[in-house]
Amino acid sequence: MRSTTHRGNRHGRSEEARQAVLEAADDLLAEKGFAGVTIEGIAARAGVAKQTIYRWWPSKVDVLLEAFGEDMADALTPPDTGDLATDLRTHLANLAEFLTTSDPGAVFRALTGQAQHDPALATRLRDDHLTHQRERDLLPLHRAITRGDLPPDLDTDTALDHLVGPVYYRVLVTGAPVPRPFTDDLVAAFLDRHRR
Amino acid sequence: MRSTTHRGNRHGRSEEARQAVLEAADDLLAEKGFAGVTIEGIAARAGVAKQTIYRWWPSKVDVLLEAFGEDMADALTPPDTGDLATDLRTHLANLAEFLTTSDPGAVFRALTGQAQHDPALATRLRDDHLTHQRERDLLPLHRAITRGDLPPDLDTDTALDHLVGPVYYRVLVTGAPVPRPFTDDLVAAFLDRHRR
Amino acid sequence: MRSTTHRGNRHGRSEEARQAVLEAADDLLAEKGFAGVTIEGIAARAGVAKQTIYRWWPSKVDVLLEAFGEDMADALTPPDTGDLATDLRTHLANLAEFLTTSDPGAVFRALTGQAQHDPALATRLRDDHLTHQRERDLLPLHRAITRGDLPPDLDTDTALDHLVGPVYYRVLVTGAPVPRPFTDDLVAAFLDRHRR
Amino acid sequence: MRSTTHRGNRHGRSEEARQAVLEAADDLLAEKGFAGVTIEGIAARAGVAKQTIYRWWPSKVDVLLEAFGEDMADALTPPDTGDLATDLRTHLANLAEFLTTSDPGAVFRALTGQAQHDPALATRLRDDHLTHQRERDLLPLHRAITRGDLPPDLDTDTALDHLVGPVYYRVLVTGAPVPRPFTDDLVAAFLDRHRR
DNA sequence: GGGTAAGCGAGACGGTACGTCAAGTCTTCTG
DNA sequence: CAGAAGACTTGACGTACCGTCTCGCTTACCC
Repeated sequence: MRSTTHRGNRHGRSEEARQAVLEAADDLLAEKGFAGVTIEGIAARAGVAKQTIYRWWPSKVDVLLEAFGEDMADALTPPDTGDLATDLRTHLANLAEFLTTSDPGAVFRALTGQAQHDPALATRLRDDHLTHQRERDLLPLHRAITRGDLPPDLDTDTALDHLVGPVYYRVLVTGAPVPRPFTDDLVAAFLDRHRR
Repeated sequence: MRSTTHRGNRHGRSEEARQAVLEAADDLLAEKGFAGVTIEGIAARAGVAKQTIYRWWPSKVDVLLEAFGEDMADALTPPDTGDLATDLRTHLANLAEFLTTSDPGAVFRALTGQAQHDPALATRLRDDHLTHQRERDLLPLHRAITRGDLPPDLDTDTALDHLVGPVYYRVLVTGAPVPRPFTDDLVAAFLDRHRR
Repeated sequence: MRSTTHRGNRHGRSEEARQAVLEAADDLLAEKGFAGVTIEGIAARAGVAKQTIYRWWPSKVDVLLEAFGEDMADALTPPDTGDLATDLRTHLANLAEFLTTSDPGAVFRALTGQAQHDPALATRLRDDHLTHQRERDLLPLHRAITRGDLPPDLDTDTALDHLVGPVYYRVLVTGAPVPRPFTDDLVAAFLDRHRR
Repeated sequence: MRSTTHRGNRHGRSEEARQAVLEAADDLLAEKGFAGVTIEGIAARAGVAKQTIYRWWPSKVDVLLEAFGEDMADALTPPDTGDLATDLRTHLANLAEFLTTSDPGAVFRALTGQAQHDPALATRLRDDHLTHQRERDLLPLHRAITRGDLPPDLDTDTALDHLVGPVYYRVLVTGAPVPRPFTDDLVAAFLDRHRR
């Protein structure tokens, strides 16, 4: 940290340094893209020694992974209005918004991209975030089953893939926009097929 | 590419060198992953000078893009049996197979991953390959419309997103397998909703 | 060597190309110094193919050596007034002028510099130019001996080294200017010692 | 410089690395000549990273300049016997020996050669070495003036040029040997003219 | 006067070295 | 003893020229 405030510390790590690193990483990703995030750059911007980063994070993707943090949970917990259609429409719209325009969404895309050539990252990304996100995504479906709005034998995993898959596809592959009518139509297709 | 066979040539480049580079790039990607593909490595393995690579390809992704070549078209042209259900089921199964198990599929995943932090690559990947692939993907739908098996006002682009989106999502995001029942179910959902 | 005027020729080389190469080499030496003279650069500026240069000159120093040409002989043939003192004073002043201010003098300094780490060049520089120059330098002394103005047993080679050595030393080593009083004083020292 | 002994260090550079680089540069110059000295080669032979060289020396001539170091002062401090003739004869013979046969003499010739097409090097070579050498060269003359063996109004700079110029000239230009009679004769000419 | 061979511009090729950048390791000093 | 500082090795980057080569054109000589 800045020269005035650095304290070597015999009792555990510096929270100050940790925060400075995570913010610097986020800023650099936003400013210069994934390739522009380097350990050297993070250290320089955070006013931190490289060794401090290496001591606590195995690689730069770990820093980003931690910087990604709980943002996804904060932004993408589906509502619970009691109405399945409303919950799904809102949630898919939020998902599209998150992925296409938010800062954490940019981090997510960067990490997912890197995960394509980094199996270890892929595993951690899934274990730390995607699994939990899918659990949140499934909540409206399970609540609807409980309410009797959806059949109890519905394969919710597959159904979820049908709902969110096209959104991720547009974001990650075609780069097409994901407007509200598109997400609403996904919900409509789902409800047509499964709602009693 | 050894010393005996190279010929300086007033009329353009050495096809030998070109092939050696593309094969070396493919091999390296398969062996060591995207990060393991370097210009130096390609040059060394292909027995080619670095300058020869820089002369003809602006970056290593361009090499991979060219190595990717027409593989997608070869592997993913949908059949035309006259029966929409059959055509779609076969095509989606082929797509899943291509993306999850083939060598060109691995190249595709690597390039798509890189495209998340490289807008220029994203654009080229779409213009050179994805757009044409989507055109091929749409053929069964258009033929079915012509035959009267699908309504003429069907929004085929959106429909295609619903069909293939979940496949790409599993491959790129969740890493879940994409078995035949999954792809067949996607076709079933589509036909339930749209077939007269 | 512009495109319109090149003529293939069964017997013998193109004088046009030769001239263009020599001029380009001279110009580059003047503009960018010795390190800035490259075969590629000469070829590009002369509008000539690299191969044409390699066909006729073994290396770039050969080009410069030829560009140096007869300039030294033209500039540094001592006068013959019949008076030893006058001849020597004029000649040394001319030598200083040649080495410090003329274009061929710059080429000479460059070649002499290169010769310090290139024994083959050193040999050729001496055989092609310095030996002949020393013969010209010695003419006034031999004429004076013939006239009886200098003792017949004078070691003219050593005497010449005493006369011109300090001039070259200033030019090549100290970089000090070589004004007329300095060269005149060299002549005075020589005449004091040897003239009868 | 081998693995055991290198220490990263907050306070300053590795003396070990410095020595290894300077020795490697000297060796390469002796073995392969000036053109054979490359940063890559120095690094490889010294067992040092290229970056370490670039960190501390702007270019290869700077390495050689430092390698040249104090060798000239060590070898070429004139004696002080109280007898001008003896001092000068010894010193000129030492100078000839240094320039023609010693290793530092070879470095000197290489640097002087390079200085012909590198004004910045020329300046540094003069400021760092030649000026000091000339001061040492002048000592016998000044002592003789103090003793009254030479006239107090003697232009010592010019006199020095007359004394050493022919030696440098033979070494750098003609390549002729510089035997003891030649240097003794230079001293004789000087004493004839100036000694009372 | 048509064939042929040399000289030429052009430029691709395998290479070497350049000088830069970031990675990740190590050591010392400071608080 | 954590953290700042920073020197170190390693290795890829992209550039500039090297010297060699093959090509297709343009002559000028020679039969």
